[in-house]
Amino acid sequence: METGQRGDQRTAAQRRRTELLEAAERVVLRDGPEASMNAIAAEAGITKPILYRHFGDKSGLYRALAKRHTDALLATLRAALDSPGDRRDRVEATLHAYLSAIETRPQVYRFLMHPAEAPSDEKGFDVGRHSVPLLRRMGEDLGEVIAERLDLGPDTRQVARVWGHGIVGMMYAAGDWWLGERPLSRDLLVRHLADLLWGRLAETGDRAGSRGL
Amino acid sequence: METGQRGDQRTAAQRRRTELLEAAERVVLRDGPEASMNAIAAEAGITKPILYRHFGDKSGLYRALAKRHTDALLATLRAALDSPGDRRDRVEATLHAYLSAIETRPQVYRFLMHPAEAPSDEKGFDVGRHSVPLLRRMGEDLGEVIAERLDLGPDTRQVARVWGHGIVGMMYAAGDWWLGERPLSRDLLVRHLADLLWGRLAETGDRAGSRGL
DNA sequence: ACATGCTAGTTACTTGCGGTAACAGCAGTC
DNA sequence: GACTGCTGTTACCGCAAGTAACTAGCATGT
Repeated sequence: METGQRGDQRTAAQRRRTELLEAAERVVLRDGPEASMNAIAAEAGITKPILYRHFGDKSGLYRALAKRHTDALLATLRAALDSPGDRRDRVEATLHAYLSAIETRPQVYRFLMHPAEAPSDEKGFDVGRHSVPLLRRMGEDLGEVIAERLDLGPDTRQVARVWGHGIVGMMYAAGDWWLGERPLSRDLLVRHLADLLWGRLAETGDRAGSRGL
Repeated sequence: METGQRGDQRTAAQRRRTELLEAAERVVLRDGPEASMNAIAAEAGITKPILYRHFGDKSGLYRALAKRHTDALLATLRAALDSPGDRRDRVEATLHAYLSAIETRPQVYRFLMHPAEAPSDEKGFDVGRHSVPLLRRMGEDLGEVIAERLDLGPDTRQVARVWGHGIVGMMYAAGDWWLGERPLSRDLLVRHLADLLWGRLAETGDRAGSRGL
């Protein structure tokens, strides 16, 4: 909000900024996150120093880029969390929303989560570190929702935060694995995860002859 | 033949390799994962090309470095999974083992998981991409254990893998958040996570006046 | 009209890193 | 002694991040 008012002037720099972000996005989605600042600048039809004026450094650019998608994804999840039905329905809807998001735009997902690893390039290695912000924000958000809606005793807030981060992590790791191998349908994955959350781990009996989990 | 001398000759390269790895570890733990190959070589008392002869490229070195710790951590977790007591005890023991590991050696943990983010340097940015291997391996391992010990119906193996990755992700994200903020004791964290796994989410009633989770 | 200042843009550079040639000494081995 | 193989070196390439210094337009205040 430190933008000087000035009406139309105000948006001039802002608009340019989003133009640059869109160009950057195009390049990142095409070349992967190891895209050079030069390449991004070229795509935007300008040269490096301007990028630096707008975003400070590469990290700043990437953060700005990540923020857009993070915000969008969080909004989607929030909506799913408010969907109709009983609790289990809502949980499944949220899982579906997340998995569907990463499934339909894996490029974006890879950028947000582990920005290295080019598709056809096996030796992928490089830059990044945006996953933490996204994961954290999702965890905190979910924690808040849980704290709002559930009564978990005296330290509800604390428990809710733990659960928020835990559930998000579950969703994240399972989703990441699933996206890589696709060994089952999304429906099934959602059902199994919801089962896990619904305490089926505790209820299931030991396998005959095993020491028991 | 000369395989005598306890295979000194045979292990000569191997020993050198581990020496280099130890030097690399020292540097990485001191300077963070953005340590340069030059710095690592200097610490080992040699120069770059030798590192490249041994590890191919930087990614190779880091993989080798990561593998040692990953193997160690996995062994620890396996042991915890075999600890005495009932299932809940074992689950809690495993969570404790993991959290204790990341708590006592956060530097190593940061390197394995998100190799950027220098301690005092907020704008941290750089290299890495080892988290996936560790997370995946933990998930697969846990999935195997679950499949061995639980009977989850016709497609036990699939469900077990989903759960393995899910639980590991839960542990990971909650642990990562906890390590950063430390808002509660490890004991409590473990209990809350175990509660979550034990289906308390499903059992808990809605908060009065809320739409319900 | 003129200097002034602001903003978007440029070229050309420095620094530092990953990675590689090419070469040097020094085992042992036929 | 010549051959091979290992460990080590110096000196370089290419490339990407980031910066300094300058230029062109375009509004102003007096």
